Amino acid sequence: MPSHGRRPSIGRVAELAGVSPTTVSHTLNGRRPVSAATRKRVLEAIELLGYRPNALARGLRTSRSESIGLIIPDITNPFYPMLARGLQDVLGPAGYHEIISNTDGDRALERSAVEQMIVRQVDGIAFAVFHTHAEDLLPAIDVGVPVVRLGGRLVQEGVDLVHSDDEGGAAEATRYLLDQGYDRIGFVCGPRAEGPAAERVAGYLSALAERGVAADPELIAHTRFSRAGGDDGTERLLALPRPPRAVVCANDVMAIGALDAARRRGLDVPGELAIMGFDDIEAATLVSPRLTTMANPARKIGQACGRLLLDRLSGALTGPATETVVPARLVRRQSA
Amino acid sequence: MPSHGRRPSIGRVAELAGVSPTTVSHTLNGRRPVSAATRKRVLEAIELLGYRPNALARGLRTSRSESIGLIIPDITNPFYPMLARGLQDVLGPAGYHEIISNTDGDRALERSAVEQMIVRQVDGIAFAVFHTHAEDLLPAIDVGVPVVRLGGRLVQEGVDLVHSDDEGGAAEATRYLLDQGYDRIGFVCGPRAEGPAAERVAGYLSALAERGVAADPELIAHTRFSRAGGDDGTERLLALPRPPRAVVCANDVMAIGALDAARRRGLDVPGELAIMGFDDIEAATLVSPRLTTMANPARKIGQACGRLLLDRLSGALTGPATETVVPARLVRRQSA
DNA sequence: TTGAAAGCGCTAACAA
DNA sequence: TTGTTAGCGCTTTCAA
Repeated sequence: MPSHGRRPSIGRVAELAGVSPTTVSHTLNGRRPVSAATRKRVLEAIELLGYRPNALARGLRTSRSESIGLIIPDITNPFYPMLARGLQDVLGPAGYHEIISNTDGDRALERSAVEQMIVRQVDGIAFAVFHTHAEDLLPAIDVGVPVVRLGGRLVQEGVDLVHSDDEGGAAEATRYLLDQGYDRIGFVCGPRAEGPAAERVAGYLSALAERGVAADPELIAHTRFSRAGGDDGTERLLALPRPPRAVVCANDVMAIGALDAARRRGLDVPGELAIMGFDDIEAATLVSPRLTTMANPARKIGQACGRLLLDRLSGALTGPATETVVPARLVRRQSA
Repeated sequence: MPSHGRRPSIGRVAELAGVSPTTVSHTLNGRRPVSAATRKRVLEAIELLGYRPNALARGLRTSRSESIGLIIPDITNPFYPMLARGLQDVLGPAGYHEIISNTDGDRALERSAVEQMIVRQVDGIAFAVFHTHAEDLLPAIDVGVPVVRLGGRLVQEGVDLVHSDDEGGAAEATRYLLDQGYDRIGFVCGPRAEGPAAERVAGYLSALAERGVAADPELIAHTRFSRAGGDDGTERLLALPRPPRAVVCANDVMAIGALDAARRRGLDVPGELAIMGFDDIEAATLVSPRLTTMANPARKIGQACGRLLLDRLSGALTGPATETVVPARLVRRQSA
């Protein structure tokens, strides 16, 4: 084990092994042949000194940092850790590390996060914020850093897009209910159908249309994106003269609220009211009955993003921005 | 907006502003006075060129990367995002970024993560893995990188320790039940009381002792750390000739299992059986009745870790390793 | 199969 | 108040 003082440099290794720094460099990253004898001496010297390369120096020289920036609202929201993991699934083995920046959805923070990533010379950026204006990404594009936007629907020049199939997923959920003979199906939606929720209503509507079931506007309850909101919205639907016997909710948290409403009314789920959620959060398996839901493929989205970034970095993918849609998956449990 | 080609360097800014690179450097990080007129010219040049400093070059020169490494088992486990956020709460404003490495608890991965962090020249490491051997951190200590271990109880030379007060928290939970008149209180524990669970049983026992209540070994159910485990353990307790009327569980997931057991037996919670959890996971508010539990202060732990790191880095703190215990907080809800 | 030399972009003595 | 110079540790021509 090495002593103290400054960490040993490639030069000291070279010295000890009696070769040039060039040779040490090459035995380390094999860009040119090194004789077995030399390699052995170098490796021994490395071992002896406890030498480790300096990624900063290497990055400065090669102008690649082998790190990618992940800009998200809040790592505390369970969707994002999954995303991060997916990214790491593909980027990790390729030698990249992730630098994560939380913005709390604050526009100023988002912009400064992009700046920071450029300063830190990241090789790519994964940007997972819904409500940003396209121009916030311009600095990165300008500098030539590949950017992938996660979620949202904003198509932007120079920015690849990856998102889940919210519309298709909601359609599938609705079809699943339709297939079981329900014909009056409610939808518990957010205040104004913003973001993914808009797509999800669209999917609900299209599934209905596709099966020739008339959509009844009364059956769409606008409410808050929360457990209490899901409760209220469901309550309102249930109070209708001709209440639905099945509801699909814009997300799992609202579906858990729907469960509350059913319980309060003494309704058996799914016997008297079938409930479907969306996202498949951890709590979906923790409530009773367990939630039947559409899994929001966060990890898969992260993986797709990683692959995209890798392809851009290697030059395997060039040309205009692409759009990747990752399907949501039906998870049958007990509530529907 | 700048054109293309290589990103502008400090030299190009200097050129354009008609000053030396040194002056540009100093107007940027204010280590020495710069005349107002000069500063203005420099700033204009920066603006004009769209100049951004290169963190790699700076880091190489100063041998500080302004980043810290966070090594955890799995960012997908909700405890760790909270930790990460807490770290960022204090490190972010100080200009540090986090590099996160997931190890899945794999020893080889943990070791290589430490190596990677050193290679990337992180200024500090937060290491949140229970079952590692002390020697895995030696490379970092050897190189002089401050390391803080999160969780666990392993006191190690050169490694500051921050963990939650599992023992005190469990004692408080038990006391809370005792105060409500329960005298036969069960404890639903893990297989062999390993990790934090060991401390939690100890807290349970000490609260009992403190109040002069005899501990009945029958009332400690050893089972798996899972929802099903919590269900089984509680079931076993309930099947006793003199069953407890209150149980504290080693964690919330198990407490949710205890809820299952109560529901199956038609027991009112908390009327006929009071249930306490530990951790305050998100799902604790999602089940019915909502879980009364001890909040595991992940974010506070992260913050404490950040402060420690900052103090070590600034030299405000020197000397032997410290131990910081962060108290758990009682969260009264419905289940007890 | 190997080396010498230059330079990535920055900061910090030292000097003026 | 400002500039000159050297060098952080590495990779990469170019040359042998």
